[in-house]
Amino acid sequence: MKPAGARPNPPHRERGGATRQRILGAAATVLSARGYAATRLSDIAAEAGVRTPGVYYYFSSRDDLIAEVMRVGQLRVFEHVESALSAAPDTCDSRDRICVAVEAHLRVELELSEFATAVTRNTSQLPEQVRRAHQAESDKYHALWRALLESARNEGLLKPDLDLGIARMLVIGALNWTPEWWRTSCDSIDTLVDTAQSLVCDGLFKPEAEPGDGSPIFDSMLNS
Amino acid sequence: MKPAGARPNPPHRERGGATRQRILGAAATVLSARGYAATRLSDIAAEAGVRTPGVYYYFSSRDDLIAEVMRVGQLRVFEHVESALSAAPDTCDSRDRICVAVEAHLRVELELSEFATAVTRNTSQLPEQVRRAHQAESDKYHALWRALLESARNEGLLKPDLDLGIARMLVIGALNWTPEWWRTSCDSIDTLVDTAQSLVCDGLFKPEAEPGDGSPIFDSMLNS
DNA sequence: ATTTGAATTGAATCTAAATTAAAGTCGGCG
DNA sequence: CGCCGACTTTAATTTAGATTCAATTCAAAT
Repeated sequence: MKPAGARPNPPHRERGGATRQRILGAAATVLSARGYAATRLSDIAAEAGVRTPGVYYYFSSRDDLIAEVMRVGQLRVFEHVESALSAAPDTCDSRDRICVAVEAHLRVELELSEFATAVTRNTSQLPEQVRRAHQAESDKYHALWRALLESARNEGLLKPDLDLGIARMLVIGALNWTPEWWRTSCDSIDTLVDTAQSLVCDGLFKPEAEPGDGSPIFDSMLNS
Repeated sequence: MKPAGARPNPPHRERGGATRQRILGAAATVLSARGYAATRLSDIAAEAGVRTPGVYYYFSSRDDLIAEVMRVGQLRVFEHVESALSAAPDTCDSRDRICVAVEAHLRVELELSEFATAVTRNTSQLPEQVRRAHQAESDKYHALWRALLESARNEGLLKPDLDLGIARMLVIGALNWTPEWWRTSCDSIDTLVDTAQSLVCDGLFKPEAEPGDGSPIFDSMLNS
C-alpha cells in the first residue's frame, strides 16, 4: 500500500521509470548538442521515442526537465571526480591529486556523460530561476577544487604568490571549454589529458634557464 | 550620386548610422548578459531606445543582427590582440608575446567590449547558419595563436612534447571561460592577468626541485 | 469478463515573439 | 507652402512551440 495522497500535483513518477530515464537521457543529448535555445520539447520526445505530450507525464514543464538534466549532470561530474580522488593511492601528494582531478573531469565530460556536457555548455544560458536551482550543486563541485588547491598550498607545492580563487577558475575554465572544440573522432583523449595535466602543473614553457646568468655547466644540467 | 539601384531589398543602412550603432551595441549588451535564447528583439529595442520594428530598418532579421554582433565582436578581439602584439617591443621573445596576447585577450573580453563577451558566450548556442557565417572570422583568430605557439616552439622555448593544437585550445578556453565567472566589481583585473600569464607560462606549481637527486648546491641555486 | 488505473496519444489551445503592413513625423528644399 | 525621403511608430499578422485535455491502450487485479 502506498502512503495515501503521496503524489504531488503534477504526476512526478518515481525516479526509476525506464521511460523517464529515456526522456531524461534524450534531453541531455539534445541539450548538449544544440544548446538551451534550440532544444525543443518535440526534439527531446522524438529522440526518446515518445510523443511530445508524453513528456508531461514525467516532468511538469520544459524547464523542470532541463533543470533535472542539469542536476544529474552536475552530480555525475562531482561524483566521478570525487570517486577518482578517493581511489587514488595514499602516497599521492596534492600535485598528483590535481592531475587525477583534471583527468577525471575531462573523461566524464568528454567520454562518459552527455549530462556533464549539457551542464557545462548551458549553465550560463539558463533562465534565472533554473540557474539558481543549479547553483548549489555547482558550488559543491567548486568547493572540492578549492580544497584541492588549498592542500597543495599547505604542502608548499604552489607558487607562493598565486591567487587560488582565480587560478581555480582558470583551470576549470580550460577544462569546461573542451566540449566546445573536442571532437571524439580525432585524437585519443589520452593526449588531451596529458596536455592538460602538463599545462596546469607546469605551464607551456620549459623551466627558465636564467640565460647568461647561470654558468654553462648549470644550463647543461637543466637540459639533461 | 549613389550608384543606382544600390540598396538591397531590406534597407541595409550604411555602416555609420548612429541609431544603427545604438541598436548593435544594445544587442551586444543583451546578448552578453542574457545569452542567445533569452535575447528578445524587444529587449534590444528597449535598450536602444527604439520600438521593436525599428530594428528592421537596419537589420533584416533577428539572426542577421546577431550575426553582425558576432562579426564585430570577433573582429574586435582579433584586432585588439593583434595590435597589442605589434605594439610590443622587438626585444620580446615568444614567451613575452604570449603574455601580451593573454593580457590583451582578457582585457578586451572583460573591460573593453561587450561585443567580445557576446561572442565567447554565445558562439556555441547559435543556430547552424549563423555559426557557420561566424566560423571564418574565428579561424583567423585561432591562426594568430597558432603562429604564436609555433614561434615559441621554433625558438625552443616550449616543452618539447607539447601538442600545440590542444595546448592552444586549452589556453584559449581558460581565457574564454572568464566571462562566466569574472565580476568586474571584485578584484582588479590586473591580478587576473598576472595569474593567467603565470599559469599559461609556468603552471600552478613551483619548478620541481628533483628532491634527493640533485646536489644541495643545485637546489639552492634554483630557489634563489 | 470487467474494472481500474498507469501510460500514452491526437487534437486542440494558448502565448510569446518575430515579422510585416501601413501609416505618421519631421527637417530640408523645390 | 507643400512635397520628399529618411526614419520611426502603431497596429496587425504569423508562427513556432509549450502546454492542456479528453480520449485510448493495455496489463494487472478482482
